[in-house]
Amino acid sequence: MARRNDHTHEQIRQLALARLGEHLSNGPLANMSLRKLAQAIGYSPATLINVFGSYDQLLLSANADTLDQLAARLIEQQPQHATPQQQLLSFAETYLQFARQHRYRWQLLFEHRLPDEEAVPDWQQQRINRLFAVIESALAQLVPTQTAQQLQLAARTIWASVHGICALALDDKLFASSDIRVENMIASLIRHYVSDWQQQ
Amino acid sequence: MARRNDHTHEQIRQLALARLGEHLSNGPLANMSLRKLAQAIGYSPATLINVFGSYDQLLLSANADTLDQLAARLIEQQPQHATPQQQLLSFAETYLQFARQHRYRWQLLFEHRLPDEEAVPDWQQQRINRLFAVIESALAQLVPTQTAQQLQLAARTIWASVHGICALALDDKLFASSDIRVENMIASLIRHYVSDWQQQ
DNA sequence: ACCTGAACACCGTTCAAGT
DNA sequence: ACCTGAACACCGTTCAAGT
Repeated sequence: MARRNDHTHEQIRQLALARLGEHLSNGPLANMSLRKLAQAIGYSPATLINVFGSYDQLLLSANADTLDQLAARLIEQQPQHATPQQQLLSFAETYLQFARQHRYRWQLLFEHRLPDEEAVPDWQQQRINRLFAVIESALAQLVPTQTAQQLQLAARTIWASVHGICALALDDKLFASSDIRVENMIASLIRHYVSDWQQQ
Repeated sequence: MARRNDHTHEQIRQLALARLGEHLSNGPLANMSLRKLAQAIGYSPATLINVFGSYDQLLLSANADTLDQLAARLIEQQPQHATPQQQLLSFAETYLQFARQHRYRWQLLFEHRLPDEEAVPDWQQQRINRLFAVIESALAQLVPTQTAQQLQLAARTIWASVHGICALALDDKLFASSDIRVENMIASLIRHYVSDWQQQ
C-alpha cells in the first residue's frame, strides 16, 4: 500500500473530514460511503475504521465540526449594539443562512443517529449549550426579572421553532403560495412571540 | 416459489405496508430492508420491486399512510366548542402525541427523500394542505379580517414551530434541565405567538 | 507495531430463464 | 405473461497475514 506511514492518525482524521466536507457541499450523505471516502484520500476502508472507530463515529466528528462552524458564525455575526429583539432576529436569520449554505452538512447534523441510541456525548452537549446561552442572554436583557428556568424555556422554544421553520422550508414541505417567504415566517415568529413574552 | 398467485398486487401492497408498519412501531427504518420485508411476507425482493417500483416508492407509500393516520387523528381530536386558542393548543398537543406514539413512522415521514430530489407528489401535497386548513380556520375565527395570505403565513409559522419543538424534543436535542417539559414549550409558543398575532 | 487484502454478511436492483 | 433465482455492483466491519 502506497500511503503507509505517510500521515499520522491526526492527519488522516483531517484528510477524511475535509474530504467529507467537500462532498457535503455538493450532495447528501447518501451519495457518500466509507469505502468511497477512503478511496478518495488514498487509504483503505479499514484504516478509517482504525482511526475513527466506525463510520458512525466518523460522521459524529463531522457533526462536531459543523457545530463549531455554526457557533462561530452565529457569534461573529451577532450585533452588539442592537436591541434584544434585533439580536434574536439576527440570530435566527444567521441560522437560516447557515442551513441554506450548508444544507447537507446541516441535514447530517440532525438526522444522523448513533445506532444504539446512546446519549449524545458531553462535548456535543456543551457546544449546543453555548449557543443557547446567546439566546438566553438576549432574553435576559429584555426582561431582567425572569428566572433562569423561564429563560431556558423561552430560549429553547424560540430556537426549536426557528429550527422547525428552517427544516421544513429547506425540504419544501410547507407548500405555501410562492409569495410566502421563509424570512417572513421567521420574522413573524420572533416578533409575535417576543412581543408577548416580554409582557411576562 | 410457494406464494405465486396467492395474492393480487393490491394484496401484496397491503401485506408489505402492514408488515413495515409493525416494524416501525418497534424500531427505526434503518433496521429494516427490502430483503427482510420481502422475506417477512413470503415473497422475493424482486416481487416488491415489481409491485411498488422501487424500495423508495414503497417508503413513500408508507408515508402516505402515516399522513392519513395523522390527519384522521388531528381531525377527530379537534374540539368543536373550544376557543380558537384552545383549538390551536389541542392541535399542537395531538401532533406531539402522535409523534411520540409513532416515533419511527414519524421520523420516516420527514427524513425520507426521493433520490433525485423530485417534487413531492400531488396527493401528498393535498394531504398536507388539508391539515393546514384546520389551523387556518382556527386563526380565521380569531381575526376574521386577516387576508388569506396572512392566514397562510401564520398557520405555517405555527405548524413549523410546533414541528421543530417535537422533532428536537423526541431526539433529546434540547438539553434543558429536567423540569422543562416539551408540553410547556408548546403551550408557551401557542400562547405568546397567538396573543400577539391576534392584536394584528 | 501498524496497515490492509480478502472475506463476511449484508444491501437494492436487474434480467434471463423458468413456469 | 408473470414471477423470481441468480447475478451484479455495492455496503460497513473484521481479522489474519503481510510489511
